[in-house]
Amino acid sequence: MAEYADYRSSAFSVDNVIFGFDEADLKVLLIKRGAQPFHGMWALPGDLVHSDEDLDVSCARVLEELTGLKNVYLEQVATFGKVGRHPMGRVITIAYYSLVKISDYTVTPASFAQRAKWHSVAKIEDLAFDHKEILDACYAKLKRRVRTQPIGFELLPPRFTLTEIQHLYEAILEEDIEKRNFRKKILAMDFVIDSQESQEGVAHRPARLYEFNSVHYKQLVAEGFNFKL
Amino acid sequence: MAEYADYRSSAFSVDNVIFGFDEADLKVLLIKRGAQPFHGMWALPGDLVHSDEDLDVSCARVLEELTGLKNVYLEQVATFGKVGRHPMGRVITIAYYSLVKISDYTVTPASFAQRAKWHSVAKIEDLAFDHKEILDACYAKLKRRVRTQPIGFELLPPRFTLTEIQHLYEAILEEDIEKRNFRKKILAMDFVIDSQESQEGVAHRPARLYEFNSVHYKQLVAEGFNFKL
DNA sequence: AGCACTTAGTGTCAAAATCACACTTTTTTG
DNA sequence: CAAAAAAGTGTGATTTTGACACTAAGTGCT
Repeated sequence: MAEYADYRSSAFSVDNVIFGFDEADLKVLLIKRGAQPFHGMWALPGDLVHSDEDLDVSCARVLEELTGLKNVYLEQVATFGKVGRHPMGRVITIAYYSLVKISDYTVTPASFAQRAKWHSVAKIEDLAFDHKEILDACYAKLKRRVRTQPIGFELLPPRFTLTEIQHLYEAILEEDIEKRNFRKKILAMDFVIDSQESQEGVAHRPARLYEFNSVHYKQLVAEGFNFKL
Repeated sequence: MAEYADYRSSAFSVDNVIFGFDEADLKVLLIKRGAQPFHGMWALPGDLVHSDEDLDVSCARVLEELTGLKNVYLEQVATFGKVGRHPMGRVITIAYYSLVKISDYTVTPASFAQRAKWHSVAKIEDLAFDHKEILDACYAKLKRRVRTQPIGFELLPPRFTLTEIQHLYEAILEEDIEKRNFRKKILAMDFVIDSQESQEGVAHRPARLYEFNSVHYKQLVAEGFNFKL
């Protein structure tokens, strides 16, 4: 390893853009920094990667320590490595986003989790380090992904109405979608199963509840399909 | 930096998948390794990132040292960081691909450039380290990109015929394209300008030569358009 | 000069996907 | 039982895609 000696004063971290959806808005889980630099500012949850740890494992660990959640949808987006991006030295960071069902989330006992809070993506102005740039990149990737792969279901409870999916897509894409055409497309893809049950306790015609058809989904992914919303 | 002490026995590198097109095949520029590990095997050109160097600068440097080319289309694809991926220690690598006009390439005097050679992408079987996996990821991304952004022009000479673009797309996508429909689409996008000149010295009807309309392209990219081949 | 050959480039039409909008249905609430 | 509210459906005009046959413009051979 002698040839690597010059490069040892560097480190790498992961940062995780954790998306959630609360029936109206697309949210991101941020942590208020308790130390310098950027003390008091909101930042993405992240950590240095342990030397014996794969990158995605590291990212899943950050997520689990913060939220207690395991087996969450996780996707690497990009690596940010500008020389001056970290005031304490050369630190490059590998950015991931993950999709969680916000209803599953409860504050864990970990001390830093007390400082975590969901923020509406649309309203976030600036963040510590280059985290706003990282958030923007992850959000852009999510927007693209959601049009070509049915990952939106990761953000919804196990049962949902078609209107709920539509609102989710509208929140992510920041545009209105025509109801009739949206329903035709969603149903035509066969990713949802009619649960044969309906909503209860709503002051209007109750909507049919659907479930995500993960068997059919996995089969199609394996064949290399095209979702195209 | 005290808190980072444990993580210093690690390094990061860039690896560059350099694509070129030679009027029939999609190619990649590989280097035959002259040292252990993987001595004698083909590998992607890459290097450790200097401590005062941005990631994309590092990648452009690797490319220039090898080919002499500057201002080349470059895109970050993903970061590979499995614990055991490098036999000499923990090295994560940021993978990029770049697109070069193969006719511009001439072997540079740099010693390692003597060991470089273009290989048909379709025929590559295995490479040093996890480079085959990296190549596959970059090629997959190129395939996706080429359908949504007119980056194919980066691989062609300044003037080209419509048939040449079609062959390029067929090589990248590994599928036949119907001539009539391809032409309608390409022309409808307005990314090419009719140069008013034609091929010469071919034993058949000479084809019209076109040029890439980079002004119109940049304008549309700025507006956030959709190419969709 | 004329005909065969080769690739460039065009016309056209059926089928499928997209889009827009109005309509009907089922429930609760007052 | 009527009004409100959201669920859910029918339909047709428009656009896009896809397939295929055709015409055009050169070279080269006889």
